[in-house]
Amino acid sequence: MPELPEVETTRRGIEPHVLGRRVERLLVRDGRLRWPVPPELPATLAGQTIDAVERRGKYLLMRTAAGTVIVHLGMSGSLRVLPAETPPARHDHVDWVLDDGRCLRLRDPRRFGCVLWTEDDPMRHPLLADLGPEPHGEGFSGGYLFELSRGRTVGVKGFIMNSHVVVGVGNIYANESLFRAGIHPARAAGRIGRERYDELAGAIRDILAAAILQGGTTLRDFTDSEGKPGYFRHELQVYGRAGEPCTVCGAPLRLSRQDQRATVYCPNCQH
DNA sequence: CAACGGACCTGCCTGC
DNA sequence: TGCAGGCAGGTCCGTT
Repeated sequence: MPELPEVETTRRGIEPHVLGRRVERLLVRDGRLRWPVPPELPATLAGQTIDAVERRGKYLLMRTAAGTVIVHLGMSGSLRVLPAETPPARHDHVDWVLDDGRCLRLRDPRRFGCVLWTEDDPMRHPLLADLGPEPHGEGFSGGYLFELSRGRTVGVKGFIMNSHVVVGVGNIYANESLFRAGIHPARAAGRIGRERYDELAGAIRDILAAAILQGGTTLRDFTDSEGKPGYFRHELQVYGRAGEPCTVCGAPLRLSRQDQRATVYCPNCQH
């Protein structure tokens, strides 16, 4: 489900409710996520105070004095802050029971997400250590994409969706960014010039920023930490619009599959 | 190394 | 109505 804007929306939503709160206990109803929730985590986390809620790519980091909880929402995960006594629904797998009578609750029907723990610098964790730059960070630019892509034959859509290249760009925003930049999604990454990568980097930054402002994109079931949907869906130019007219030239948008993912583009505007 | 396909899991929608 | 098949916002891992 969530790409960078949805994860950032979640982070901003939970931060004011969990920052400075003590975790009275961690309630794991079903620890069978992508990787098992560490069995010792409830004992380790009990009594710890959440000192920071950060995001790296699509990972959320909750820092305590003892270590850091690493959360990924996978395709279907969401976090909400609720009164601790709220009865759990199906797929509500983990609760962080807080010291103010509320809890942070992870719901993840497909269980592609994870809840992990590290006592070291979380940026050194194997899942985080090799991630590419943040789209809004220092290291990301057209020049960076241009240099890294030399000699690569993979389609540019797969290239920008690779978290080792740049974090946070999932299927929706990859489609949208390529449309904005006028680049055909199947074009080999290594055969795109510097100026077009400047366009693409700018499109990625602008679209992700706009989506964050709108609270993310709700297609089916994404909600923020208070249960509200994101409104960027109304701004989507191509994703989910196959067969409908291009908003620029009116040609019917085309649907294809690339890397087993739905890919929508304008055959007239994107080359 | 880079590229590709499969794997993980559930829910929802379509079509027979 | 039931059921099979395909699809979904992610990404790691094993194989070429």
